[in-house]
Amino acid sequence: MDLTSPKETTAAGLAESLAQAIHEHRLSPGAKLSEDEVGEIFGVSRTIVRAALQQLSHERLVDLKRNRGAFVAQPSIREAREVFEARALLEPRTARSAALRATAEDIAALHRHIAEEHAALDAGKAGRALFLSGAFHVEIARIADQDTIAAFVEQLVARSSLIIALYWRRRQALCESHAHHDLIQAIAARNGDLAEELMKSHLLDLLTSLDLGPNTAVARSLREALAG
Amino acid sequence: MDLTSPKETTAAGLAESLAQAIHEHRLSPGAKLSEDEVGEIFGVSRTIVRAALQQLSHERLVDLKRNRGAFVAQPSIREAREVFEARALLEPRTARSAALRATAEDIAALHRHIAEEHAALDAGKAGRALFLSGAFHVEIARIADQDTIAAFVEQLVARSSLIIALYWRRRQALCESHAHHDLIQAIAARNGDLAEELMKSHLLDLLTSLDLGPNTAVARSLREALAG
DNA sequence: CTACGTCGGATTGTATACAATGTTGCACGA
DNA sequence: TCGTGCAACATTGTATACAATCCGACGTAG
Repeated sequence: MDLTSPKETTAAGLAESLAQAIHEHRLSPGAKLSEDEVGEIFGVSRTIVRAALQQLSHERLVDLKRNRGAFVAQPSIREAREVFEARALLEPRTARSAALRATAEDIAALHRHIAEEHAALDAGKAGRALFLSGAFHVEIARIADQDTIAAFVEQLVARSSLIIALYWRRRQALCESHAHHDLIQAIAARNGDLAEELMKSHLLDLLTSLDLGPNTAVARSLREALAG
Repeated sequence: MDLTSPKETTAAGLAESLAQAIHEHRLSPGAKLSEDEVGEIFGVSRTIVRAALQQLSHERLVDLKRNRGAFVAQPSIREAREVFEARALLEPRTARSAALRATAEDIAALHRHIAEEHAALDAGKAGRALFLSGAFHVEIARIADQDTIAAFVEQLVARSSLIIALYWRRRQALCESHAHHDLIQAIAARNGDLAEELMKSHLLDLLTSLDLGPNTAVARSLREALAG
């Protein structure tokens, strides 16, 4: 799999490039994406930029406000909960399927993902590590041979990255390095029950490590209301 | 809820209008959607049409082939299975949540859906009945207060309509009038277990009433290969 | 000093013109 | 007669020009 930057002269490539930047926290929630500015940076016309922004809008990564422009999305607390609800429905059962279908090559690919993630962390590139951590989840759906679910998971993972940017509680705690390793072992052992259970608790851990309590909820929603 | 035709001068409205036509089987899988033609019909420029077609492409309702144009999607057998796999993961648990949260008004809305569906059937508008039948599923996700999942279900239901158009086995069998009625009763009784179980078996019934066997699979995939 | 209305700049929404690509039909040759 | 190559046509891809809308600054009145 090629994890380098995509070619950015086409609408889809530009969208992927922007999505990656958002996913890696190089673009913060609420950041404005001016059509002229983006177009000049990538050397393409506004037509291409608009198509890319529309695509990202469908993926809920950018918020398209009529006559006002495109902004990196700021998921609400409610939306954050919904995203993890959806992930909790999709991913555990999919991990079970992956465990039952994984080939040796699949497991090797998962190990490569982890290695890349650790390398990025050691290099101080936390954003890239987060992106690779998300790609791990998508890869599991691909191993399960479920492209439709994989597409959903890909979107939910990207949105989760925005949620983490907004509501992550403890910054020093590294992003669960154990969970993915345990998951690989369960999958390699073809243990569907364990893989499903591990994925479920992994997602629950992720959710509970977020600051979605009612107190901060009102505070943030107030800020959102004032910020318009 | 307003189930009439949306305004078709904006990209989103046009996309919804086209999606409804696809969902109601007024546009068949494989039909070409020429930009000029669609634009002339709705009295808008190609710019708007292109945006609408892009949106439908993201929802997997149209297939956008570069330099060749937009065509109503023709889901493969594999994709058909994947769509129902995803629905099986999302909808039963969501039906349970809906049963636990439904208000009297929600249940009344569901009854109105059924009534409209029967009225459409009696009027001989089978396509519209199918559309309303799908809207019933989306409504359940809305009652469960899960907009994110509802958006996924909406897409999956629309794709299911294409799958039905391609692979429906017995034409005379009416689209499961009992299942939805039983579901309402379970939801009205706040019986989450029953609602989840009914939804699961309802989806299974739907899947098994399709012609996705390996025999027809090769035949259809051959036709697809030849049709390019 | 504050509140309101108006004007100017900037940004997006839409339409259209031009370029690039794919298709189709015909002519030519084997 | 069948297959191939070319050429004209039709359709989509992209860029740009113009229109519509929004935001902010300035000035004035209370």
